[in-house]
Amino acid sequence: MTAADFGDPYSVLRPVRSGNTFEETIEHLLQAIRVGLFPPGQKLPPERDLAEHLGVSRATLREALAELQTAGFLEIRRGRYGGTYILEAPNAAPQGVQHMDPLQRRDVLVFRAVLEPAAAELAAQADLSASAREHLQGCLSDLEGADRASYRARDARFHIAIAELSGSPSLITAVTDTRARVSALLDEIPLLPANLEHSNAQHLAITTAILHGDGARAKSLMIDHLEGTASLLRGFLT
Amino acid sequence: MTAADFGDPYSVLRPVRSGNTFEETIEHLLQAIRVGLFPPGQKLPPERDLAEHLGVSRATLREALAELQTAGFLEIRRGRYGGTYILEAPNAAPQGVQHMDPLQRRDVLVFRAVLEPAAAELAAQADLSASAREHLQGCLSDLEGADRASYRARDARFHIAIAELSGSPSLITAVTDTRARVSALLDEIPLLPANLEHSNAQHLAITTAILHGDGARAKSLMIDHLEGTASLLRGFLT
DNA sequence: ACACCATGGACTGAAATCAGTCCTTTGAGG
DNA sequence: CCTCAAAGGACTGATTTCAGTCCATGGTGT
Repeated sequence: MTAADFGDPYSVLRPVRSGNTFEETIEHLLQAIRVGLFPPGQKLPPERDLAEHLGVSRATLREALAELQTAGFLEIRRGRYGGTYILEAPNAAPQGVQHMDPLQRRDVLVFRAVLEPAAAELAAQADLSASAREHLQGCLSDLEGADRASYRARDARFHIAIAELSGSPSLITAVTDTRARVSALLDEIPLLPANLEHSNAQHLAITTAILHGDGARAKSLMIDHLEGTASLLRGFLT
Repeated sequence: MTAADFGDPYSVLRPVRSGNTFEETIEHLLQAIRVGLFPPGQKLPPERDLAEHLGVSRATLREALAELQTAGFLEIRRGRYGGTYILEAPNAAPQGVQHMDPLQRRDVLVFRAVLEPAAAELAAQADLSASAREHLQGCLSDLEGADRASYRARDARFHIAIAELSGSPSLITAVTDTRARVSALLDEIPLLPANLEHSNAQHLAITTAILHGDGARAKSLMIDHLEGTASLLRGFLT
């Protein structure tokens, strides 16, 4: 354990707001993009819908969108059949990358090691519909066809797809949030072709286990897969 | 799966704000109280501290506190050595108890079955300090000495204590949130002395396993324990 | 008694946020 | 061409939230 005392009331009385609405909206959208939910070329829902779903006024949402456009993530087009289009992630390397501190790193890795194997097991045990199976396989083949630029996002997307099959909204949300944090971590280290191939083999194996309904195997494969990334990270970030 | 399509963008683009600051602040405080973090008789931190930690202005915090006082959860005293004291939870049964819908019920139970066994295992595997051990045992004996009125809160507190030993802030937060939801569920069914005794035996066994560093056992005991509550709930709520 | 001071109580003006309304753009279809 | 409709763009006034400041209360310790 760290500095925090046990029973520290402030671990529950954490911030109600992590910034102003405007900033949180940006973060939210950025997470959705980084995590591969909106592939480049696709467009976001209309502002009015989006604002409603985000629980934010359209004015505030528009400020956030304008900022993201300036930063090069979006292109906004007017007129009928216009909309907010997602662009290729600006290669502009994470500028102010504030290296995540070691405690947070540990937290992310531990937490995802809790969530993702469980998600894989649940997914395998679930009674999957045809569309569910297709969705998973679709995410897998997208990932296999990815280049360096698109790999991280599609990888995240694939892992989230597994959580989606679990059928627990809370789990989906938790996996998504954690994946966004993992991606931030991964951006600090290089993407090696060897690791990439190995990962893809694991992705395939996990998918197969899930589609065969083999929960135990899906879980243990996922544990191995995560351990691979974790040790990679430990190696590069010391 | 349910209505939500796979890859539904709105599962990530969820509300940035779940209400106004004032309401969220009330919810936050109420959760901390219900979950046993602030036992009756104790007082909350000074308003100025609390406001800062919650990331909310003191004005807004005070509105929330005033509301909670009106509702009978708090008593606010002025002067030196004054403060905001927690009262016995108003027996005022959950008034507008909006029975949780079946999908949410399933979600809560699934999610906590993911989190809590993992937390127990991590706790057992961790290198526990003396104060950590004391903390866990303290929560356990508080729980054993609980009466009907205080049982739920102390039960929650005990389960959260286990998560605290895991050393992962994200896991602590997730367990806490989920526990608050479980408590809401449990408030819909009666508290039977027989179940209560059985639960206490399980709590003791789990604690023992954790303190002995037996992760596998702690985990499997926790799974059994949760399954007990889950089937109880399934029985009463049909 | 008295001074102290940590704590809650109250007020003010600025800033953020919202809901509602109306304007502008632009591709599709007739 | 012209019209329509679905999208973004812009404005307004009300409401919420904030940071900062000063006041009031009432145990403690001299």
